[in-house]
Amino acid sequence: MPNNQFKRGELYSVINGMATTAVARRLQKNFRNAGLEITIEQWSVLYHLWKEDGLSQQELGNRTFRDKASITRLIDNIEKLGLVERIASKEDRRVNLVYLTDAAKPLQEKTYELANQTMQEALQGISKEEIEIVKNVFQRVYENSK
Amino acid sequence: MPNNQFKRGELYSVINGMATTAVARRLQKNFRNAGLEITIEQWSVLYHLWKEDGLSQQELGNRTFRDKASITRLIDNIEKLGLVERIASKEDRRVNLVYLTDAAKPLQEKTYELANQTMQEALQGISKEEIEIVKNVFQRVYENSK
DNA sequence: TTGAATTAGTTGCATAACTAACTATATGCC
DNA sequence: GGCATATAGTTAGTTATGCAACTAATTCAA
Repeated sequence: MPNNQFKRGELYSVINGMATTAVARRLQKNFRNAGLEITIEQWSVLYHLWKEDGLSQQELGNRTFRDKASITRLIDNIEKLGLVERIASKEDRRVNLVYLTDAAKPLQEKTYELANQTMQEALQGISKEEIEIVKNVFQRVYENSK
Repeated sequence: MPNNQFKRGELYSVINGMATTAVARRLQKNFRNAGLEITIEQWSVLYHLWKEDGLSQQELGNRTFRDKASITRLIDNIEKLGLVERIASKEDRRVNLVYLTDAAKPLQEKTYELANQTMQEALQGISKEEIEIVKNVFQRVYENSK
């Protein structure tokens, strides 16, 4: 049994999402404690729209690493909350452009603060150099695996 | 808007699971292509049982970073596939011990091979030192966030 | 210019996640 | 011993994920 071959990787905890889900859960909890009704998945979409409003569903899928079916339903739910609306593109009628509503704007600062604080706690005691390495490794792992 | 404070972290892609889900999806695809019917979530449970059979659901939850409700249903599904069985503990009748069946044994070598190969591809061009740093950072992020 | 191939989005189906409320068993303290 | 508390597991309800099959709009090529 090639059990020992696993040793090198031992990134199996990565597959299981150990650290990443711990941070995500913590952030979700902080949202809830602050009375925010959104999920982190919904927030991850809003985050990209705050940076650039009016993205297509396709583009949102690319930026959040989700397939188009997942985006469709995620937008459905965010739309139900009244935070975004779909507007059909004039140039290409297949495309839905997703726009933030006025109701979404007040959320930005509050969620940024919570996310920032959560990340600072998560990254306590970790140097900039280490973070750079992790980011860089992740980028390469992603490229190797997609 | 404290947008710039985000720069330091930029581990937001981590929250979104970019690299980790890419590896997981790839492994899932490799399982499917090899005719294996199990999901990676199910595999992550079997992986721990192959290392140590007869764990309680509680312990499986700890080792795979899942809550007890998730483990309950995951074991339900693995049990339906005939790969494990629950046996009530004699010492503590609240506890279910989870045991691999004979049907699970042939899967071990095949899935280890696929997982090994998938990880090697994912980690191509990444040094042992970098992997050590990532593992170490993850452990600390996890401790900071749990 | 029309018919084939591509692209954006939706829907059906199955699995999985978390929270909260619940049952049953164990423990611990008076 | 007996009651309060804690622990292991299950269930209900909601959200999210991926794949595959589908529709509608667009592009490309003969």
